[in-house]
Amino acid sequence: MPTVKINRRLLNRDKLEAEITAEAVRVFAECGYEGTSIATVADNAGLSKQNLMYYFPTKQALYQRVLDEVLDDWLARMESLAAAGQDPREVLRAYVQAKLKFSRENPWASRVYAMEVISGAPLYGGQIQTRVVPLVRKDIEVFEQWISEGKIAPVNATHLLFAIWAMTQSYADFSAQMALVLNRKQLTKKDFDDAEKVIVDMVLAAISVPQQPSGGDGP
Amino acid sequence: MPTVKINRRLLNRDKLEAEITAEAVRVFAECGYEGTSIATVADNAGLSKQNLMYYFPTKQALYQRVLDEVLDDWLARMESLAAAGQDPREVLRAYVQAKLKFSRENPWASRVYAMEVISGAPLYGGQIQTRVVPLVRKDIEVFEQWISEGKIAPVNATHLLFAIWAMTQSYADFSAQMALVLNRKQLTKKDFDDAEKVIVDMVLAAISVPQQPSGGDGP
DNA sequence: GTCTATAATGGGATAGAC
DNA sequence: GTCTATCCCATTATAGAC
Repeated sequence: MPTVKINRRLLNRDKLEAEITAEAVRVFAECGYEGTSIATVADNAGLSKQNLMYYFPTKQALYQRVLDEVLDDWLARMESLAAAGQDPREVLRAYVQAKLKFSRENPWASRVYAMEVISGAPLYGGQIQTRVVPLVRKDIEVFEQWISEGKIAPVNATHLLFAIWAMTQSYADFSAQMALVLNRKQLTKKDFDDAEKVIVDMVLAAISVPQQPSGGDGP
Repeated sequence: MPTVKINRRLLNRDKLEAEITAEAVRVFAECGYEGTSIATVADNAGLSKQNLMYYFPTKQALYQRVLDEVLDDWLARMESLAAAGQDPREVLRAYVQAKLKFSRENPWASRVYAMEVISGAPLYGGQIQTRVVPLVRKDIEVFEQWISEGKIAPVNATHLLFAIWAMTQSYADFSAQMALVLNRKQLTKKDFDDAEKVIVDMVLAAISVPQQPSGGDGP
């Protein structure tokens, strides 16, 4: 049965490519695009450089595949806010939790994406434009819907979302510095739980207060 | 007068080195450490590669000098919180403003530093340990002093500070993505003002609420 | 699909004249 | 301090045998 053979081969190919990209994510995150040599990735994945280039003809192809998988993975876990209808407070709590979970479980993915954006997204700006921006806009619309329904306070939805992203993603991107401050080798589950409490409280406070005045305070 | 000549030469040298590092910050931020060629930096600064290497014998020396200047600049603008004694609300407002100002006026500095940290701070971890961490710890102590005096709500000071950092720094580091969402070429002054309002309100809400419950909500 | 070999390029760094 | 010339190495990518 040639069909079976072909299928098995294809399965093996997929599996091997997955192993390669899994290593590539880590190396790209730690060394940057230019700092990553495909020989290092190949070594970590347990095959020769030339063999890797059979599966990924160029370094850019490997990099873009890595970014694609990072984005796929992230989008798959981040449908929460769009699927609204529930209590905004619970939706936002779940959203923060999901983002923090991603930062904890997939720090390299977050870092590769972050480095690409920090560099100005020279290679991935198009994908961000077509795949990320529409989703963000949809999330912002959810916020504004809540506001118009009087369910949450009239905050600036765009910047609130930016704030949530920044706070949660930083636990992947800047964990090295955080670990130095906290005097440990790496962040623990408890650190993420503490972070979750602080962030959730801040976000809920932001949408709860009817109209927090930006100047002056009470007697 | 040889003394004058020497002084003038030293001044010129300082000025030239400043021009070199000013260009280097931008290139390192856009291309990463490995992605940056000293030839490119030299070109942008208007001198030859070999001439640049007269002032900075190695690429690493140039990079570390860039990071040193970034950190010097940042520390110089960030004494605000430590010099406390005032109303916590005003101190925190000024702190957020100062951090956002730095992000707006010096985005490349922020990005170079961010990329180094994201990569795990392989070359600058020591300096972060000795120069940044003590300052952060001091800021955290200020928070905890406020808490013990009953001036602010009992929040987790460490993670609140992480949150403030993340929110403010992201307007430098992730401005490319934000600009795509906001559909502009780059962030405007108004965007930073909007951001300031949202962030300040969130931070003040976080320290104002006596004890924000992390579950359930009022009637 | 995997291997050996090899092109071809770019970039960090050095030597030495002026 | 600035220039020309050059070395040396790492790395991407290709060619071709098996």
